[in-house]
Amino acid sequence: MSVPKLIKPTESELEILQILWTKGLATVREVHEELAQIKNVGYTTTLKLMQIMNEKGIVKRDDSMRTHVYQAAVNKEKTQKYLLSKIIDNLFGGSPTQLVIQALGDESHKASREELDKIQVLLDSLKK
Amino acid sequence: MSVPKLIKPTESELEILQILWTKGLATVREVHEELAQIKNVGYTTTLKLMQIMNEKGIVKRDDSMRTHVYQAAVNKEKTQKYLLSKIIDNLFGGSPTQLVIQALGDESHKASREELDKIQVLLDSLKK
DNA sequence: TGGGTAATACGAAAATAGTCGTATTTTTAT
DNA sequence: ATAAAAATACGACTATTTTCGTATTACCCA
Repeated sequence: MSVPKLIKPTESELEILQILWTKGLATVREVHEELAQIKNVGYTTTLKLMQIMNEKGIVKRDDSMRTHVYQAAVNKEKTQKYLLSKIIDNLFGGSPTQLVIQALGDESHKASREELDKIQVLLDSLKK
Repeated sequence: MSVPKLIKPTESELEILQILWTKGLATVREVHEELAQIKNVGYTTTLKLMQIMNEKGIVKRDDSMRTHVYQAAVNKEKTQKYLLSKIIDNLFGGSPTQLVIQALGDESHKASREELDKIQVLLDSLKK
C-alpha cells in the first residue's frame, strides 16, 4: 500500500495555505489581496504560485468558471504535524519538550491566561 | 546601534549546526561522518557547506592547523527562538498555543513523564 | 624520498524557489 | 460595438541552495 504522499510546502506556499485554510474557498485575487498586506508581491506571482500548488496537489481548484476558485487540498493539522515533526528533529534534536519550552518562553508571542489554561488541560490529560 | 544580524540557516546548515552544538569543536571529517549516518552525501559537499557557513558567520574555524577545527558561531537557544518565532507566524498564524498543542500531541515524539513535569513547572511560573 | 592518503580551495552544474512580463482571452460598461 | 479591465497561461530570468569533480597542497610512512 502506498503511503499518502507527504508534501512539504515552501514558505511562500505556506503563506497561501494559511489564507486558504482560513477562507475555505478563494480566488487568486482574494488570496493576493490578503498576501499584499504582508508582503510586496505582484499579482502574477501569486497566480503562478497557486498554479504550481495546483500541479503539486497542494490546492484544488474549480476552473469551470472564468474565475477559478481555489481551496486547500492538504489538511491543516496534518501539515502542521508533519512540519513540526521535521522541526523537532531538525532543530530540537528530537525533543518536543525543548520546543514547547522555547515556544512558551517566546517574548513576541505571549500566550494569554486562557491559552495557558488550555495547555494545562492538555497537560493533565497527558499525565494520565 | 546596529541590530545583531539575524541569520536564517538553511536546512542543511541546521543539520551541521546540530552536530556542532553537540560536539562543540569538530573537524569537517567528524561532522561529515555524523552526517553520513543520516544522509547520503559526499565529503566535499559537507566541506563546501561548512566553508560557506564560515563566510556567513554561522560557524567559526581555527585554520592555524592543517586540519581546520570548526565550532558554531551562533547561539543554539537564540537560533531556535528565532526560527520558532518564524514558524509560529508562518504555520500557526501567530499562536504559540496551537504549536504547543500540536507538539505535545505528536505521536512520534512522545514526551516522558519527567518532561511533562518540566513543562508543568514552566507553565506554573507563566501563570503568575 | 617518493607515493599514497587526507585535507582544503574553487568553480560550476543541478535543483529548487520566487519573481514578473507579455500574450491571450473574457467580461463588462459605456 | 468597442475599449478598458480582469483573468489565466506561460515562459523566462534571478536568486539561493545543494551537490560534487578536480586541482592543489600537506602529511605520513615504508
